Amino acid sequence: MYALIDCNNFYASCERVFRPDLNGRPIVVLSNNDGCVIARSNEAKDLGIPMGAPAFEYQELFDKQNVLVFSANFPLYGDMSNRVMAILSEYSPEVEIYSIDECFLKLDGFGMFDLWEYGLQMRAKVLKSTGIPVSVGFAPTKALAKLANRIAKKFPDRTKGVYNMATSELRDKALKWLKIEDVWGIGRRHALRLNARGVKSAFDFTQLNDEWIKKNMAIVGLRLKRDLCGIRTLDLEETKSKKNIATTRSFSNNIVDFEQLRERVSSYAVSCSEKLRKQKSCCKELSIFILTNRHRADQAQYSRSIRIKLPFATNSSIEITKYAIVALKRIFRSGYGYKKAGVIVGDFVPEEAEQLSLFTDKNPRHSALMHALDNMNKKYGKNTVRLSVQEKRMWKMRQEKLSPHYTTDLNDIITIRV
DNA sequence: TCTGGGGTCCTAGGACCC
DNA sequence: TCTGGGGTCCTAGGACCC
Repeated sequence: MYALIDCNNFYASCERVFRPDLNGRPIVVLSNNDGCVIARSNEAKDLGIPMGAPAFEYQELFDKQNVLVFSANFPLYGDMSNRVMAILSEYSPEVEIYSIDECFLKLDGFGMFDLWEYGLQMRAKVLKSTGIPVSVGFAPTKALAKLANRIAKKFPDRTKGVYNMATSELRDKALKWLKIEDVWGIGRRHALRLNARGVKSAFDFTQLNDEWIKKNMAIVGLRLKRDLCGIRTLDLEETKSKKNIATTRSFSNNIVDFEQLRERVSSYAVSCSEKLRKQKSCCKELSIFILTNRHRADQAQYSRSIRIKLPFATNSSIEITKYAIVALKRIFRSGYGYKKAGVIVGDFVPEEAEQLSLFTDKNPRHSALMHALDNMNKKYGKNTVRLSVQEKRMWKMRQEKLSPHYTTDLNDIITIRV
């Protein structure tokens, strides 16, 4: 069996942990730049605020309904996630942390356990230790565990937040209940195509013939079908080392100017380099992309990306920025208003396994320099020391409703009046 | 006026090689 | 008039996830 444990309305719940006065009130959390809604409390969902809603379109509703709005506070959510995952990892030796708010447990050899009771224990422990409510679903495969979790979340009164899909009768009943567009792995495009073919439920999907699925949804669709039929196909992913690291941002205004775009891209390259050094890796390739505002049909559109191989593995901000600018020059076209850009590094090798190369101009002194730079920025604050090609004044994200970093910054720890 | 960021995997088509 | 087969690498894009 597998379990899927999922934090309810995770970001909204994190905000609530330190603000119990917000219980029962509608809360939304916004993306970077306070752009769109990325998390909602149940009360906010009941007001009809959809996931991904642009904040400016819903401002009026927020005001009228007294919706509490928060800017995304990722240091807080990341820290709370670590706490939740640490607790859940005690419930099975085989764990896959699937996302910031979800994890799979593999429960082979748990046949003697009353899983529903086991789930209730997890739930209670996480709630008591962190203040975060979770839902738990048990089933024979991962795709079905996702479904079981959905049932637990949808019917909290009947399930107490824990559902065990123990028999094939329960499985078929659940598959018939689940709408095709809500199946894990079926996105908007496939849902449309399937609906047009009369496939309305997950059960209908499991009745399709393999050839059609292979042709229209490739191998991914076939795997999903098997998993939904109860045949173990998707297994726990190994504790995955990342294959890519990205820093990408939308700009609040269009950028026309090459120099301005270069400043931004340089900052993103430096940020990727810092992330690389943090996980003690070097990269051997680098991609960058730039694109115009796709929401503006009246403006000329252009989007392009490029990937380049580096002559040696590196995590030096100086080297990575240098190549990012080389790449940018190759895809930049003047005459467009750019809205977004990003740097992605990949093809990693461990820092200590760096290949020494005779014929490249890798500077061996960079690693000491980067070390010093990281230390200064750690001590005196982010971006205290930076490359001259980066922005003169760091461009600030819009974060008008940011909550304190309750658990990751000593200055933000809550005070309790006695 | 304002519309996120960070990931994964898969496939198609062109260039190029032998 | 008729014009191969098999492979790799790269770019771009599609589709999905949270």
